[in-house]
Amino acid sequence: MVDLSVVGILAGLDEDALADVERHINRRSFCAGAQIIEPESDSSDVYLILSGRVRIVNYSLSGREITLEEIGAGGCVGQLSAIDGQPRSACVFAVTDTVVGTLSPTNFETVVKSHPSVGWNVIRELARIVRTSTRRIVDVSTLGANERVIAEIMRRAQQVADANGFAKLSPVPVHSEIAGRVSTSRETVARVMGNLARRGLVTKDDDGLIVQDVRRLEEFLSQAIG
Amino acid sequence: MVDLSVVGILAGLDEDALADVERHINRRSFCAGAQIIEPESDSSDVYLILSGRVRIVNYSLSGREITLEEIGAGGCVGQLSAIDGQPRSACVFAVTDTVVGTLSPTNFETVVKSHPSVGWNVIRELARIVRTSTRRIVDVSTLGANERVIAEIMRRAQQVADANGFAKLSPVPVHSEIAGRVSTSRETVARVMGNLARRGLVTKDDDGLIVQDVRRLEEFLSQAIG
DNA sequence: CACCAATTGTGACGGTTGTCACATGCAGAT
DNA sequence: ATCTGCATGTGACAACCGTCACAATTGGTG
Repeated sequence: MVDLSVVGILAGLDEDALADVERHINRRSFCAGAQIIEPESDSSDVYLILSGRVRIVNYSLSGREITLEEIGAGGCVGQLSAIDGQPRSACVFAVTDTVVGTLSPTNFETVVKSHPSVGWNVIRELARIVRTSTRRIVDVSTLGANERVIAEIMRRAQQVADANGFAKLSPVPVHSEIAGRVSTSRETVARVMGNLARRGLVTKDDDGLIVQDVRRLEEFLSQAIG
Repeated sequence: MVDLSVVGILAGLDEDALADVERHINRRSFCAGAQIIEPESDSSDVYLILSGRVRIVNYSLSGREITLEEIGAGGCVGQLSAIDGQPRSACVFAVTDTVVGTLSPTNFETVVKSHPSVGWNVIRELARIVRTSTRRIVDVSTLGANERVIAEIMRRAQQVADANGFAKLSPVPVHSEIAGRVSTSRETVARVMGNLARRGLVTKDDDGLIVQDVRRLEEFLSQAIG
């Protein structure tokens, strides 16, 4: 059984406090693909992700899927409703088999208020979300679809690049998944990726997408914008 | 001299605590139009808005202006940098003459951690921002520019509508300001507004934009989407 | 009143990109 | 090996809308 100490927002709690939180938690398991939160449901529980991986998405009326975030073990989802009591704004589903601990809104509030460090952790987490959200708003308002795809690949590569700018994304990201993340269509992603491959900026081997030199990608992007 | 008690995130503090915060504050005044925060500056102070009104904007390389938020007295800006220490991500300028109180990052953190109610206020404020940001991401990903304009007018009208669905937005919102808020061009806003006026969904009198019946707007929008 | 700045209205045009419609490729299951 | 399902490539086309270029209007000021 996974320990609660993996959870980011609970960092800094001592054993006793963790044990106390543990008493207010219900553990639940979800298979890959299962819905964890459906919108319109009236629960406002917070979900602490103990293992696995979840994706927060939103579907447009036309069926287009917008990925808002993807969160792994140690993260948490569903805070917003617990904080403001408003209805859920998106769906959450398990990408891989996932175990969560659920915490009721009142217990969440109690924990946050009685442990300043937890409160601060929550604040930092929300600040992170705000930052990525506003970056996305700026992206989608100022870049074209093609550039957004390039920027997304670039960001992912930057996170794993070594000193030479070499990066390997494995497994190869699925086009439709990228499309959901940058608000465009699968076809556009396919065309851009083909383009990048033809220019030698990215290559594939059997277990990953290889970016030879992130800096060349950055350069290519900024020149595509200018 | 405006009292600190107007500030939302300080709600719940007693007189002593407020006086304590007051000791760590520097007051500064800005004329309408003045820059309050420029990006790339390395300060990370939090700005408590005591009076006036500010706008948080971001400029694309092509000079397009993206309005992220507009905040009046009682609000605060600049929290993100104070929370995570990262550089500022946007500009803030005064829309009207504005007085702010500045609080250093460390003092901010101290206040937040030593008063659970302040911590919770900050959390609620951040949650609000996250909600509006994700709504905007969804809007910009699923609606066309025309629909976004309609949706923006609709939202503004909903906030002030009476039981009959009658709403008056005064002063008349400036097109370029709406454009900045929904990530489109001024011209597109002009065309949409003209369209709405021709259909009788909105009218102007000399001190405001009148929405006869918000419900007809909602109806028009959802049919424009479908 | 005349002038100037800011705001609004509108036409034309062209690029971007979402959509549809396929073909292809690839992996696991029977 | 064949089938079935998913992921990928790509062409054609049309719609949407951002941009440019002006005209028209408004409102405040000398």
